[in-house]
Amino acid sequence: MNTDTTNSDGIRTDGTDASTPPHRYTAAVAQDIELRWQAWWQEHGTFETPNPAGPLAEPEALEQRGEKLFVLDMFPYPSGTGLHVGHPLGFIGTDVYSRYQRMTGRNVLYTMGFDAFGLPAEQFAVQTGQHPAITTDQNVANMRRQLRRLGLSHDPRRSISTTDPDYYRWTQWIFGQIFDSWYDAHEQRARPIAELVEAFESGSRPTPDGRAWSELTPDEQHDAIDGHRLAYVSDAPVNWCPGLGTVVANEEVTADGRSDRGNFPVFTRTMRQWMMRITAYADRLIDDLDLLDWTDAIKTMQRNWIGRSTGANVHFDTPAGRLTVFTTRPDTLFGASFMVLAPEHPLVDALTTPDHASTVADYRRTAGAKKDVDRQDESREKTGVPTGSSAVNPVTGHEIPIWIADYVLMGYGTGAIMAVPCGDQRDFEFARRFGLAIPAIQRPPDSWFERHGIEPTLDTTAWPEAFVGDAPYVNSANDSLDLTEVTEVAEGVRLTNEWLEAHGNGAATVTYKLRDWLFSRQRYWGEPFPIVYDANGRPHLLPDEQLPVVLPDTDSFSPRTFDPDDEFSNPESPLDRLDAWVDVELDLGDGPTRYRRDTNVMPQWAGSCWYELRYLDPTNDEAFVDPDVERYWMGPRTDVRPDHPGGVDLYVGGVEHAVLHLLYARFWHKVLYDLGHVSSKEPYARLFNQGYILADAYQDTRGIYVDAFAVTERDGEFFHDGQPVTREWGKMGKSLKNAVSPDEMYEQYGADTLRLYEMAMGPLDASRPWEARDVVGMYRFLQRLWRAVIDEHTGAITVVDTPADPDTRRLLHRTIDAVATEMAALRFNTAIAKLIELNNHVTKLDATPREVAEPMVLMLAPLVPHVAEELWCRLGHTDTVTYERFPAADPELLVDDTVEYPVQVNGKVRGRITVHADADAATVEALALADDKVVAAIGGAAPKKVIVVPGRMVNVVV
RNA sequence: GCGGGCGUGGCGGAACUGGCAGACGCGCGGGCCUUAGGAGCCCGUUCCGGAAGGAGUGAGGGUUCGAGUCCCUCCGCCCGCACCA
Repeated sequence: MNTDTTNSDGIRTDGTDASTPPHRYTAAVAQDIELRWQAWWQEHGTFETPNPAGPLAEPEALEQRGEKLFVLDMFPYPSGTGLHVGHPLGFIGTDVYSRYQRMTGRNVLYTMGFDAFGLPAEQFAVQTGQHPAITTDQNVANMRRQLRRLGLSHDPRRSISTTDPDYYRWTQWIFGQIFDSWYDAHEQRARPIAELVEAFESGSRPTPDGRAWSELTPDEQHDAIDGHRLAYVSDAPVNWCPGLGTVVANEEVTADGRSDRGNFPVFTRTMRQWMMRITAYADRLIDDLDLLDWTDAIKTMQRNWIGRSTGANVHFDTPAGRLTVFTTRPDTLFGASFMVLAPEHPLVDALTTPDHASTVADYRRTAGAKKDVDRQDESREKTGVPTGSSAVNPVTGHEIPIWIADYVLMGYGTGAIMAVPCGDQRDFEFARRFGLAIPAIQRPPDSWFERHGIEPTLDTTAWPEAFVGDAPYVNSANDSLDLTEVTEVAEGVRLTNEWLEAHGNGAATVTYKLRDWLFSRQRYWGEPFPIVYDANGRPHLLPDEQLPVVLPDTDSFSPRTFDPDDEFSNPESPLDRLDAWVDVELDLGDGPTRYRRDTNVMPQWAGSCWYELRYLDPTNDEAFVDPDVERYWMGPRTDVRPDHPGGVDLYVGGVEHAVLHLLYARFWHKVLYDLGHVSSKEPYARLFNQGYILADAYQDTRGIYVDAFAVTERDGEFFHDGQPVTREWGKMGKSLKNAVSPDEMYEQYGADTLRLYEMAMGPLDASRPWEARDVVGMYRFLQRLWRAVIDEHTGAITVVDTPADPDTRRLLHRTIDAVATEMAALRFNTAIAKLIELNNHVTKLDATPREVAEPMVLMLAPLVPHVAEELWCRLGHTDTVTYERFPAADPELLVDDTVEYPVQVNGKVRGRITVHADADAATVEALALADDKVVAAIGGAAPKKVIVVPGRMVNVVV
């Protein structure tokens, strides 16, 4: 390691010079301390955490630790460019928290592994010809080194990588568990496929076509089972991305119809792909959010993504047969004056009359050519054409025309709607545009008319918009259903639903926006599926003893990519080309048979769906996790809350995973729970979203980012290379050319200063700008701390064994009290402020009493572990601070003998009085009214009222 | 448009259930130490004012003895969703 802190001009870069005292806390000293302690921790296995069972079981060690605590960072991707100072913000936060909790006696599980499959390594491999496994191993090694240099207190034995066959063996095993399960809608849980077969055999569950199970051919049985699996192959509309050469999940498509990686166009195509039946869990994924300690923002995003709507399916008779629509407002059925189908709806052809055939065909062609991007231009007017057919409104018996229009989406509900123009703004606009009838079925309240400046009327030609809300129904009665007396939507819905069910015209139902999860990718660098296909193309799961299916070696890693706009290209997976690997002869119970391997790989999300479970028991080769180990670390904490779901105690990461990773991981966890493999219902009991570190980024006139560190400012304008550039605010990163490397910080200040700065600059959940010049404040603080304990000239310890004076002692205990509270609440910025105050006070003393120095070092240990270890050691201790008890405040010292009360007159502070702490309100009031300044402010008037807030203040009202 | 969040010094940010606004850090000003200061230390620093004093938490209104904090209206910024029937 290079410890020379001079640059090529011989100028020191660490702020020291020849006159710097030899034992000052400088960057060089910090580096020496940090590297020494990092080596010591590793040598002594300081952060190794005992398990109750399995390969890492250490019952005696466990006995000595207190309650368990599982602290987790979101799984990082080992990027080839290494870390910048923005990355470790959350990592430092979890490290400080973990270290603090260890000092309160908790048995803390804290480690970090790597989500190492994925596109960047593969793309790098394609460019360089180097195998992604090599690149990935290098990147992982580099990142481990960088994390160690930060002083993170990870248990190194538990660090895993998704690309390790010993890991993905279990990813494949879990896939097999999901494949081998079906969702019992009645019991609301996943069950093994074997139990489905039993139910079919016994007849307790009817087969798809009603015949006896024994009458079905083996192929028919196979198909019946496959149709129920939680992981299934399906010909379904998927998002095909020619630019990436693969299909992607709905969650990976941005609002403007492009891939979130690479920003290529995405086309909807029907293809044969693996799907995960996440929709079966839609209700539980929504309902169990209530059990989680997550922010409302994230919960709301998940609820919106799942998009549960309750309403009814309603059947309409048409010339092409029954047409079913979904509506959230069945109560408005009397107002349905036309119907609209999505242009892609399968009944469109059958419903189109010859005289409308050409306009319908034209419209469908235009709508089809329009990508989702164009379809959602906000201001655009509604378009559509009539099919020429009509349907019968089941409550009115009226014939209503059927249109097609692209404001109705095939992907939601049934792809068809009943249009109620008086009660739905979109239908209202459409009806107005095309002159369709708008019958009124509710009488809006007078206030509604008043707001729109019109007289109350049921003549909707006078209405400026649709009315949505509770109001009495009108024109809403037939022989068997009458809503006339009803005034609330909920009641109208209830009565209509009853009627629909009684008359066979529909039923109450629930619809979700959530679609099943597209799970296959035509890529190389991912987990192979543990699946082979027989001669009939039916999938078979490989038995556990054949796992892992190791990713075959090749030097051709690239999927075939296409012109990003070539919608009609077809995916070609890299594994397809490996004939020798693809064709296998196996005995899966029916004698040796030839099979074809599945040539897809799993999406990157697969490995991160269960990694926290592997941290618990990373070396177990009998099970993905020992059940006792899982129960210990993640079991429900019913002692904390009766409905506690279990899971990780604290999960820290960015908001960008709000719907992707967090939804997928919850789904997998629930499947494992249903199958009895884990005791926790949810993977992450508490989620904390850390902010980002932002930095100025600069673009030149071409919109290209320029090196942010070469930009100069003149009169509020910014220049790069003499050319004007514009400043913007962005996340720190390589692409914005504004990344600051932690190595620069180590060289100038050391890792402890960097840690302290990142924690002090603001609350952990807030994004904040990186200000390189501010870092020095925390460096100075550590220098003052050092100087309070050690003589800068001799290196000798200067603490004295004489007792602290009462003021200092009181301040110490107040600080202990505050710091403990703030650390437990993840408010490290305010904890640091309190510690600086204490240290600033100590600095002014003639000598630092050991009585203060030791607790101060202990309190700082979670934040700046290296300098704390060093000082702790120099103070005469022989073991690590890691498991020392965090100081406890003496409650007696938290209360002062006397209290200073500000005295307000009419709400303004006019004087101050000092009163004995146990003085009663009358005494305080008397003293306040006697104060000279207060007397002057009152000016002789008689006080109307005197408010005394005990321990706080006095307010005199005149 | 809908949903969520946020507006406090020159800057990052403090302020527990309504109770002394601006903790702590940066920067800035002054001083010390120095051949030197881009190191370190000490003092000061919301604004106006010489001071006494006054004003002040995006704007306006309200509740209260008392509002950064609670309520209403508006303005601005950020995030998510986006014709979801």
